[in-house]
Amino acid sequence: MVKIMTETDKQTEEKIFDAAVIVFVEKGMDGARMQDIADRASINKSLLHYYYRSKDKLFDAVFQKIAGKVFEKFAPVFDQNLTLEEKIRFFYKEHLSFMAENPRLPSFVLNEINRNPARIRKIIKSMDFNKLLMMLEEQHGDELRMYNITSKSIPQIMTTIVSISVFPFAARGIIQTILENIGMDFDSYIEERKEFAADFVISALKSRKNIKQ
Amino acid sequence: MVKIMTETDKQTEEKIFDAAVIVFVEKGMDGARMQDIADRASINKSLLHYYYRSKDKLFDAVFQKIAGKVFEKFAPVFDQNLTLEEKIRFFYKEHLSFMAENPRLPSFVLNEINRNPARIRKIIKSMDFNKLLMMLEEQHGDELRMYNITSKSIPQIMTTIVSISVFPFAARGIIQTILENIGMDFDSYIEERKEFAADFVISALKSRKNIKQ
DNA sequence: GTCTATAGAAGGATAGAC
DNA sequence: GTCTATCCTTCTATAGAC
Repeated sequence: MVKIMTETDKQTEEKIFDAAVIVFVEKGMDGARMQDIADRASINKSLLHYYYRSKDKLFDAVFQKIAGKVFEKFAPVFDQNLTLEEKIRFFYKEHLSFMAENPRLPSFVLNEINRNPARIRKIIKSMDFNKLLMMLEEQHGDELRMYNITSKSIPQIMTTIVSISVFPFAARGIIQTILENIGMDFDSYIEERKEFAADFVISALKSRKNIKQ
Repeated sequence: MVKIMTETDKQTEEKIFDAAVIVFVEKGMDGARMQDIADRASINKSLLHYYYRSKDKLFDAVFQKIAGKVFEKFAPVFDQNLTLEEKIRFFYKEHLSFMAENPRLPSFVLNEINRNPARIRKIIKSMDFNKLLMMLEEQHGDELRMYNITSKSIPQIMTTIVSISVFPFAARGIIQTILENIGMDFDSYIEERKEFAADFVISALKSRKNIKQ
């Protein structure tokens, strides 16, 4: 049975969804209250159930949307005509900018996944990471050989690259506090990090030529 | 007014505390239930309040203990008579081993801090990070100059080093799933990472000599 | 110190009027 | 489609017996 959407449906459903995003990202699934979401959407609590049936289903809709938004930020890495080095610089610039605009998303997504891995499992299982790895090797085979990067080390390298951009946001509460303690501010730390991270990773890769494997 | 602890006090209080650690780390502050903690400690729910007055106070006790345990793992970096390179290798070996034994702690601590930064703020504020930085510069001044490491870049480098060991655990739910997808397992990934991370960071630092500053 | 019983409030969810 | 009223459950917390 297909539901026909009217204009007001759409408006209300969107208002609810947008409010839910804010509350869930801020408080997490367990800390969020349906009443908070209703208040923020300026509607009655029972309308939430009219549109989404339950808190769990509403959360699921929000989580799928946010997680998708977060993960699709990694896509350009696989479908761009750039050298490995250019891709790394591009990635840190774009990815750190994205997170700076949405600083709570990384922590929200990572935490809800840890709390309930099943929620992400279906998404991940449907993807073929082996194929992505093959694409990478196809696009950058020569560079990988030059840098002495074997397929075995790719997961280590990829997670390392991602660590360096995501961790500051996953640990923002503490890093921000420590930076303030030494008289720095988080925003300029992130701004600096775009270039620092790229330099750091590229240096490491380049000098792998000189290190024992 | 000082409370005198009897033997049974101690036993019960410990049983409660241990149970609370398990439940809070697993479910988080918002998801944890006093009833779960009581059940796991095999005592009555009202005893929780007898010993800790409120859920919030119980959580605070647990959080302080866990956060302390997590942070003190960084201390050896500052008070050991090793070269910078030896310290980096030592750090990854010890720190990754510690987290492998307590894989949920990083995510728990980071997340609860993000949700309520005030909880950690009083701990952090009481520490003097500028002094720690000065100690580092005193111990390793020659090496820092050799690697072209200015005081300005130290926060970037330190957070990068920590990122590489902590992030895999903060993002364990997803990394584990992806690794399984390509036929690897998380434990051996972590085992490999002890050496990989040290090599990676040391390579990057060494080749900073050849890169524009 | 430990238990039973229960207060008191809040949360998710539904029924039913409009 | 939106609201009011209310149900039912769950949760923290306390009172009071032993």
